[in-house]
Amino acid sequence: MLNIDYRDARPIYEQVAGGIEDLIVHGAYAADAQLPSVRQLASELSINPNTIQRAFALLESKGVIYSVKGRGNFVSADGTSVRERRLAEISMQLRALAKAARALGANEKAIASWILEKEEPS
Amino acid sequence: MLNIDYRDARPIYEQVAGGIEDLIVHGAYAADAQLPSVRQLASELSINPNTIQRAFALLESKGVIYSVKGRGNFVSADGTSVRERRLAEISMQLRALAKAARALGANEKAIASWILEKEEPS
DNA sequence: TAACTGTACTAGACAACATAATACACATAA
DNA sequence: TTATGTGTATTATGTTGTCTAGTACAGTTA
Repeated sequence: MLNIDYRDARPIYEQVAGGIEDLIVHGAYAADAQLPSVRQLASELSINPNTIQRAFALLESKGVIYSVKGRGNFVSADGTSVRERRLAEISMQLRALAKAARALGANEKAIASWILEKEEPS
Repeated sequence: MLNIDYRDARPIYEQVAGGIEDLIVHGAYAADAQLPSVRQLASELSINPNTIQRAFALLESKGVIYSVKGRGNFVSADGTSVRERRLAEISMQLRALAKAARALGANEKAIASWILEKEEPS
């Protein structure tokens, strides 16, 4: 539910944008659903409206949302494709990390076991 | 060979520290081997000595190197363990990414295929 | 001694980030 | 129309991190 971590090195507007993208990706907002307004989000998170605005602008530039002046911000119809883009990014990062591990002499089976391991019950 | 990328978002001192750590991890410097001096590195990379000094201070704080006033900077005896630490970090990141992929509904086999894929010949 | 090391300190420039305060344009419901 | 809630733009200010510059001091070694 949109946590802001002030110890996080990432700027607030990136955290907000990432958090909203997460919500969209995981289905909390359907396509064309209206997002909270700039001022409302700013109030809820105790953040300056300009910072929220910047987060929305970032999401719009990525095609995740679209803005209508006087009405609000809405999830883009292509919002669904965000999932595919996310997975593509993750895939690239996984490949890069696996490559680095191999460069350090890691065993191929060990690498596989790392990601196939079951999650600890929390 | 210690490339500095000014388009990289990471600060220079981090890039320098990371580059030196890479060299150590991949065996370019043995334990207790002497590293280039602050001024020499600064001159070679056309970077302010203070910035190099900061990189060395970072590496020393991580235990990767140790400094001797008047003599120079040397690879820590534990320098070998840097490899293990690196692999541990990579393992953690791999797990986190795999978890994110699963949260997005990615197929377990697909995830495995991503990292086991052969590298493209460059 | 001379020349090399690491280290410390101050000062300044610069950019990114965030806040604050306004102001304007548009949409919608009363 | 009016009032209210939207997005958007602008200017100013303060903080912080990064980097450069210059200087100085302490230790090592040939």
